Amino acid sequence: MRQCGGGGPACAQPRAVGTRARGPGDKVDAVITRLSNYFLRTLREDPSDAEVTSHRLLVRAGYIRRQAPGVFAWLPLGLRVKEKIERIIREEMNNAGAHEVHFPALLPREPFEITGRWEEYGDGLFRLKDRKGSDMLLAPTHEEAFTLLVKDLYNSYKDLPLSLYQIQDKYRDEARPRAGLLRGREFTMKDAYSFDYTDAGLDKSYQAQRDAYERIFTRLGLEYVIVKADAGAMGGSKSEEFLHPTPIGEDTFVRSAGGYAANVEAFTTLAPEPRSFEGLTPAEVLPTPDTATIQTLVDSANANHPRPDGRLWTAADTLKNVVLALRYPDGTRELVVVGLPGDREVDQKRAEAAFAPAEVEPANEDDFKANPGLVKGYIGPWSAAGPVLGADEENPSSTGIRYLLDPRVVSGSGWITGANEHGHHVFGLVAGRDFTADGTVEAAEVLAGDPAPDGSGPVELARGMEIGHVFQLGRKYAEALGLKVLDENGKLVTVTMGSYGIGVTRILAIIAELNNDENGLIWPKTVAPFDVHVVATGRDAAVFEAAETVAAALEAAGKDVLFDDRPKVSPGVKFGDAELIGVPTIIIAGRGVAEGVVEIWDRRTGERTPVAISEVVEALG
RNA sequence: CGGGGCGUAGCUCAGCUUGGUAGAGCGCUCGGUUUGGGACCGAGAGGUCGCAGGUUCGAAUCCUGUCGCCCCGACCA
Repeated sequence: MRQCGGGGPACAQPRAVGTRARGPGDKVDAVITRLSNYFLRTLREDPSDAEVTSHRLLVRAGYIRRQAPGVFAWLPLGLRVKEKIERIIREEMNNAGAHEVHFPALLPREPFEITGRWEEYGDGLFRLKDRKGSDMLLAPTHEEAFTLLVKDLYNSYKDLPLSLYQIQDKYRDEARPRAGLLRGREFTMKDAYSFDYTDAGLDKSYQAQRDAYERIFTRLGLEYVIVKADAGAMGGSKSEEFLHPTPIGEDTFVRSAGGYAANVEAFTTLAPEPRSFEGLTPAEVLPTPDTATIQTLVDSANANHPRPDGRLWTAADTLKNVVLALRYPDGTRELVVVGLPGDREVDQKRAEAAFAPAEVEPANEDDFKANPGLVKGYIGPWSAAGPVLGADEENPSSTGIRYLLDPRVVSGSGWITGANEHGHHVFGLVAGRDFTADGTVEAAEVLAGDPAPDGSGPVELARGMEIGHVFQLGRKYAEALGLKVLDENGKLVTVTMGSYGIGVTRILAIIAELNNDENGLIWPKTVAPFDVHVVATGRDAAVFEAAETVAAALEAAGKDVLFDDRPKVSPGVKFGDAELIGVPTIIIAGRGVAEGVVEIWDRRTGERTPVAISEVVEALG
């Protein structure tokens, strides 16, 4: 930690605990939480609008209530779990040397205008006007706000490095919110930002956050995979996502046994070596009627134009040329043609990552009408009359459309591809000899078994849910907003930044998703709303007194206790509610009380153990 | 944005085809019985049937429009 001498803003200390005055675990007094007057209503039936398990159970057990699509109110039980998760995050952020702050969700347009995000965010941004007609927004993240805050207060390299964080609600107007808390329009996020004046410093800050994330997810008991992420769109240099592997995840990632892991958008193709043209036969145009699809082309080729070596043609021997339309943020539209092996489709997400910030859509009928040189179903870079796509200065192509190749289409590789003549393909067309391209592009889908780019073996595909993201932003925001400091030599240098996010409410939902059975939730001890749920059964006053004694003793021993003291509620209802709510340890006071005994019920295993009342505190450690 | 489904009591739903004074279970209130797995009896409170037009003597029900919600896809940290 830096020296803190003569006061000033640099000396703000991270707080040991959170900003909230009180949370679970803080022993301000020993008032027992009684279910008889707790704000809770459990539902006997599943809510009809909840599909996924976490959503269903969190609503049914009285943790959250829906307010609008993707927007939820937090009830006392839900708040307690949320605060437990936040506490773990706060502890690790503070350990990593980050200082907690808190920004408003409501922000002015101007800084977002300057960084370009007012436009780039598109419909995903919640925009509103104040009474004077000024544009405001509900922040989707806070890069601009943090950058400007630091610019306001700091101007020397001596103030750096600096890491700030907040735990705060974010707003994104999702096209389709779904799955309860898993994809909401309002969600709680821990977002942190680091400020350095050297690249080495950024690396260090980034690593500190990354390490903290590993500790956080480990403490939360969440399995995670750190994958390379696509950094291009945000203009940054390095980016990794923490994905929780789960079939319901919305991200597809790849990993190899040798340790490579990447989001599919960030996967890079291991290209084969270029080959010599020597010994290759000249290209030949052959009739291939009615072969507008790859499969019909392969069948036709095998039937009518078999390979000289006896092997059958496959889709991988064909070069498929896909016409895409790129739509740029400024409204311009450009056609490109992507050439890729015929056994692969264009992956739209990968294409968009490659062509960012443009959006990608398939070419439409009008595009083909405007470019008669592209013969639908028979598109190729070459024609008898000269290049159609991807020529050089000496040999301009007839269409002038940008032509980009999959990295597998290396120089010296031969292909069957469209001859730009209806009903005809050209066989043995060799890249580098017979046609050229304007470059390569990572737009083809990734298939299981593809080699990892680092040579660590074939990859498998898996689904994951993003729970954290660490990102070296570099100087993009500092540059745009003018965040500079004086360095050791008295020169103004632009600050380099990182941003680091964790989805708090999404994590809560994933934990719920992972920890339940047919009767309800089963919280891990680290995040459970209470440590112990004491149930008094029956109507015998002695039982209620004994239960209260146990509850008070546990409170005094530092446990968070929920006491089901509801009178005139049958044991079946109380047991059902206890299971639904999911506190990991339940204590049942009932007929054993006469012998001085209660039962400790493990929610997860279902095991019930009789324990003397006097030994309950000790038994629970 | 495309496809599908649904809007009736706090919750889950029936009634709509074939128009005739708005229902059930659960929950809630009161009284009583019951109390180790969502017990029961009796008495209650609670709904302009999403909204707006139209047809009709009469509309939850038929017609038109509209709004909203959920699911799948597209999209998306």
